[in-house]
Amino acid sequence: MKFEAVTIKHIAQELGLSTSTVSRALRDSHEISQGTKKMVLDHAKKVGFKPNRIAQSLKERKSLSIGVIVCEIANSFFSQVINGIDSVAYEHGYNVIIAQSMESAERELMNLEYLTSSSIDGLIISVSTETKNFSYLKKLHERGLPIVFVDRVIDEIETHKVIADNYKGAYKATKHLIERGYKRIAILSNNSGLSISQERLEGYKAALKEANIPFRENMIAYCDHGGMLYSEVETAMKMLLKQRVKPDAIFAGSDKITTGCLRFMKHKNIRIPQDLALIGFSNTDLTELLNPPLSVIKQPAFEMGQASASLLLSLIESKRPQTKFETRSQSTELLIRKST
Amino acid sequence: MKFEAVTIKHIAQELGLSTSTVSRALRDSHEISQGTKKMVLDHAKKVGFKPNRIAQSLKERKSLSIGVIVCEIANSFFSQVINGIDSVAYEHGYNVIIAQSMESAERELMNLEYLTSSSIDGLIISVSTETKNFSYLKKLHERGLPIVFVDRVIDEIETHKVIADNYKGAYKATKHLIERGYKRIAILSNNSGLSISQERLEGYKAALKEANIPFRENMIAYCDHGGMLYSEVETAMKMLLKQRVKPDAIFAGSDKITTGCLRFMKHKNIRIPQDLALIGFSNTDLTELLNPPLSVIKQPAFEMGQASASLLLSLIESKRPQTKFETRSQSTELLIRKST
DNA sequence: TTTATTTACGCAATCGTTCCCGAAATATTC
DNA sequence: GAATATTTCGGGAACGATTGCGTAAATAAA
Repeated sequence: MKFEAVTIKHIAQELGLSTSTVSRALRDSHEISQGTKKMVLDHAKKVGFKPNRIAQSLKERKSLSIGVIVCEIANSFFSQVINGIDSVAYEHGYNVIIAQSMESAERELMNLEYLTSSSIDGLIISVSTETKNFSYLKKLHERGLPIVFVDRVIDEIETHKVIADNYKGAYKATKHLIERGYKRIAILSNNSGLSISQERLEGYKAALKEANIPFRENMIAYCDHGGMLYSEVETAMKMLLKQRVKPDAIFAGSDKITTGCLRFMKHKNIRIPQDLALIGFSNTDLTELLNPPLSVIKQPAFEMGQASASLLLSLIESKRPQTKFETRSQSTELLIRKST
Repeated sequence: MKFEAVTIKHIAQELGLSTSTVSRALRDSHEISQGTKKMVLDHAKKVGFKPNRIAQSLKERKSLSIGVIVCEIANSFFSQVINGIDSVAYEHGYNVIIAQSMESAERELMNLEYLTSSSIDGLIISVSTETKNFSYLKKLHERGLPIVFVDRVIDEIETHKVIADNYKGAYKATKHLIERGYKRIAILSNNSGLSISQERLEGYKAALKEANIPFRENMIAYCDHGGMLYSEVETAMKMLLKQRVKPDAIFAGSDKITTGCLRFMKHKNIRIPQDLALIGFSNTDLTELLNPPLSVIKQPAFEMGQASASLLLSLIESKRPQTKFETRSQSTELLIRKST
């Protein structure tokens, strides 16, 4: 099935001009007379000429499209981030090509190879929980591919980064729990290798320290796939609850972990917050409708997407190689409801 | 910023061959000797050669990318659909370019123009609630652009369509309400122009008729933007509740309407299901964690995405223009919980 | 040994645009 | 009126990969 498009060559032929003249007229070059310009423009509109972006891309050596790799589209946080990316990309005439790693380093690598072979002009990535080896990413970056990290960043690669203020968010959440009188606050963290996990853990520790509550190693459990599998939340929770000193509050480190945790507690008929309080990072807009309405730390996902896209575009469109990079940290919002 | 890629020309030069030989060797042509093939392949691997997809696209006159237009990415149903599309597209080496209409016909048209000018090979679209005029879409289709409709279809355009069994889903939900003893079942529908709304309304009516319950016009209210704005759910609900014979159950016609409705009932302290029962189409995985756990009709969103992508690819890759089109109707799932 | 056939490769055109040159045609200057 | 400058346009070479066609050399058949 094809779909014959009208090209510059057709216009040139029908108007008795050369392709170069038509091209220049369409691009409003100063070296074309007003009369010819008008003639070309009118004719182009009449026949519905649309420049072939592929040919333009080949000629200009850029594809006007950016790649996005996230762990999962169907995750409220990331779908909001994508929404933000989309909004600024479209404004600038860029396509957004999305790929999902599903928290697998292998799939992430495949996506990376795939996207780069699709000639993307730049990449926005939130690395998978499994990603330990980022040499391929680093090589791409060194070869000149503009990259912006969002949410889950890699320190070893120097480029723009957009994150939520994870430290402060975790700090605020933990402090809130402490203020509510909880003493044995457990943290259900995402994969320990992730930047966000480390930052959130630090915020958690800082709040504890400030309240003179000792940090206990047995009050921390990890969900290596960010709660993508319910089973990992389940085993982590079981582990936490079989301690001799049981936690009286849970601080969950990601969207899926938070809801997974809630799911677990419902299954086990654990009363919230009487038996166990729950707060966590989450971006679903359903939290106030849950049972109980969940206290959460909400990240400015849409804005983070916008920020990463505009940073990426500035990287792509800058003439000279950039050396000054910024890390944009956007503040989180603590929403206190009934679960704490 | 650029990013120098190694081309066939480089390989040819370094190996003292012509570009045609290299190209043929890479494509495993029979007219290249084993020795040369091996030499080229080895060298290509060594220098990390990746064919330039843009050049290939220009030559082959296809972009290996498909466009997707949905109302909103950050909607659980559509994000799952996209997930499904993504999974089969990637398997076949196609890029997926996503655009959001935000339920605006104007934005939908812009996206349409944008995507077609990006030379997509095909389109998967779920039309916006506002879309009344689909002449542009029709023109594209007539000019040969392969199109597949998903979820929200347009009868006037003959092509493959993938839908959920909306009639049966609505029928099952309504019947379930009737069996539970509800008599005055209201329907909170999506925009009346949408195919899904009409199908669901029919299913609702059929169940009523079967139970000899008369259909009343005042038991139906519309949310013209599918519940994207909470305010429209609010006014629709208020309208329903100020009838002299108030409804005792609500059947909601979309994801956002369902949760919007729940939100409204919570705000108004309406007890569910004692004062008013609630069931609706929804695809969030949080429904069982809501208060109360929501009875829902769930659509096979991921599978619908997969089906539409494979139908589209068959359209794209078929040599001759297709004339036989199918409408795939996938069955919904009724999940009964506490809200009914 | 001569002719026919195969094998293995290069040349050049092509996809649709853009842009560097050069060259008429017209305008300006002395 | 000759020399120079300006305006306006066409020719043609890219961009990177693919492919029809042509043709040496190598092999097979006569």
